[in-house]
Amino acid sequence: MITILDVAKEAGVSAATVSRVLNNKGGVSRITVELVYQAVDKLGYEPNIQAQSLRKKETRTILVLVPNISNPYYAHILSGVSDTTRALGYSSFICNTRGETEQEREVLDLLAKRRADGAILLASELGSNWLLEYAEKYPIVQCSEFDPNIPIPHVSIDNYNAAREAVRFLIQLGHKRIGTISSTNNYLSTHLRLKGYRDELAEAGIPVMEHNIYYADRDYNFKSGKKAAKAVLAQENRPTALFCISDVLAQGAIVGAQEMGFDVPRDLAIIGFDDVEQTTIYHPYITTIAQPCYEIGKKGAEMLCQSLLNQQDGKPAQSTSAHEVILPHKLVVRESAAKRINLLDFPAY
Amino acid sequence: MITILDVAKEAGVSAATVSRVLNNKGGVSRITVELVYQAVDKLGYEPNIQAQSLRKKETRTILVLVPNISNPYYAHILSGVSDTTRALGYSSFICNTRGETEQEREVLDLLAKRRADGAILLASELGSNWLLEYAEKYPIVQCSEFDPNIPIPHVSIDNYNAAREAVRFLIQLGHKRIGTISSTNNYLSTHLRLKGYRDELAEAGIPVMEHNIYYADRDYNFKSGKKAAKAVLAQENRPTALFCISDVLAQGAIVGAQEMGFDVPRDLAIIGFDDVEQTTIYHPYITTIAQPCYEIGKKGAEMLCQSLLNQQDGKPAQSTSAHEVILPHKLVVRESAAKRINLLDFPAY
DNA sequence: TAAAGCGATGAAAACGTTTTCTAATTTTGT
DNA sequence: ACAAAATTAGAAAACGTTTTCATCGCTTTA
Repeated sequence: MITILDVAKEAGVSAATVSRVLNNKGGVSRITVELVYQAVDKLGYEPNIQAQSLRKKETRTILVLVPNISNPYYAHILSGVSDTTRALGYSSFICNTRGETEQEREVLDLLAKRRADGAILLASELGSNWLLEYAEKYPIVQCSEFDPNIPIPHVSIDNYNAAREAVRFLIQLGHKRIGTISSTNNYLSTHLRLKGYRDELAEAGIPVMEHNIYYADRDYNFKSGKKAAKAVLAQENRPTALFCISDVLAQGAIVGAQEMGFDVPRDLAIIGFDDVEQTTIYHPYITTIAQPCYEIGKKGAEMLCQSLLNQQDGKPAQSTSAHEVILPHKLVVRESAAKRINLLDFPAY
Repeated sequence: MITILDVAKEAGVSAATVSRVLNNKGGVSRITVELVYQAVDKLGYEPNIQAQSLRKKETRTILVLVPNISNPYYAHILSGVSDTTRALGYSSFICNTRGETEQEREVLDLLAKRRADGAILLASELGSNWLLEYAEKYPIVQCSEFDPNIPIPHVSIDNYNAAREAVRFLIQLGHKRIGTISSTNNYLSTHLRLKGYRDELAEAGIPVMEHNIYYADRDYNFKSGKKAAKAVLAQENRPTALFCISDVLAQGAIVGAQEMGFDVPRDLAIIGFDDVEQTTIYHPYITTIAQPCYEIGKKGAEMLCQSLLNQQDGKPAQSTSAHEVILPHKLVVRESAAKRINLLDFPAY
């Protein structure tokens, strides 16, 4: 292995000078700089990052914890994160934690072990107070999911109002019996979307029917949506519209409804959430609330790197000062729920 | 920060002894071991990984280069890789390279900078001889894609025979005019699948019609498949079956065919490749060649870690000895191409 | 003309481990 | 009871950097 001493010897200078040149510290004469670069090129020297980190007390690496790397929603956020950290001079160490607290802790312990300078968490359930232990000591940012009772900086969307908008849209379409497919998971977003659903109905003077609320498994998938729709639609007073808390659930619900002989959106309007792939494959294309995934990741990375840079400059860390960023969502109307359906088609009206 | 010296002082021993205890080196009395552990617990000591790596000259980390983390095919291989490295005591540093050579090199340079001990590449195009530069110096394993002319250990499936099987199945179904949707990308798998298609037709005495071969863009998607199907089916002597080199292309082809008024599989049989999600959402469920993605990743990780462990024990590195592992694929017959279609329905017969 | 200032450089310390070498003590064998 | 061997543990070197401090030779200033 070529070390800085080999380079120093080749260039006829000291290691200190080589280091100064390579780190653009200045205070080195033009001619020496040239000599050093020549030696570096000639020997093909690459600095040892371990040694650098050890001495500089920083790794320029951040941890990214993602519960499920195969989920395209997370994958998009991940893209935003890794592009941005790269641009800011940091590497991102992506860790697939499967949502298991044990693995999450194990990864976060890498902060204490000094393998990384900070961490971005892509999802953590409500009530994970243990996170604070880490956030108090190290810079941490949460993307998309967070716990409002735990003061950790985060970036997300306004899930509550997004849900209200979605439901409002269904109401404006003329629907009165509106169901929802939620989940038993413990994410804040899930709770807020359900609350938004309830509140919007209430405000419109429509009573909330508990039998129109279906709770899919924690780790729901396409099949969960299908099952949910079949359960909800089999009821006497079946809903004419369904607000699903994710696109996969919506996709499943559409297929489930179709298999029962319903036409979407004529017999049943369906609206999803996320707008991440697979919404425009088969007709009806899915009407949904679009989240700015890439930007969520980007913003999160910016916040974290900013805080690291400040800390480095000796400024206050303010890691736990609960900085909150809310990015705009957007209702995108496609086919699974859209205007101009003729409600007279429904015998109930 | 708590260092090993703090622990040593607390336990009333030397740093060397603490190190010995923590690394299970033996040669330390029962009582001292106990003292050390107590001190570690009391102070909450976590060893500094940078310092360890620097001294031990190993990082216990491997690089994983993936061109597109959002692609579920890669995501599954990734799962296999990261589960396995974890089990073997290594961390995996996942890097999204977007398939850009420049980024790939930048990441692989981390090997020279000693941030990682080896690398797994999930895809690299044919003719990337520059890779050998790295493979000669560091342990590298390729998963799924590789270049047969470059002696780097790899794990893959038998793409050639898998393609032949797929086409043979279509022939057995009675099809004579069989097209394929390939791609202009430069992956070995793409070439082999096309060659398998040609050879199987030839062996069956069916002339290969060049106008029945469609080349989708390098980074094809669902829409490419749709476009491809529409182009191929618009021809005079349209094929009655289509072999697609991936499931997304097959999915697109199905929708394209349907939009043109064809029924799949009655009017057109379609077979895909990979069997990774989205093959069983809408009917017709997609008939495809299933790849053991998770196992590919697992095997690749095992090979790499094994080679690292050997190297560590001073055994020959044999990094470039072109170890090759071929895992079994499987034809899974679903609906988009299946027996018992009545060929008399086709006016051409 | 001496003092001060400045630019360029090197020696050495520091970062936090692991490992080698050596020494002290205990155990074992005869 | 004594030499040899084994066990336990510490001091110090090593890993490859960066950074502090000191030095040296110049130029500038009064």
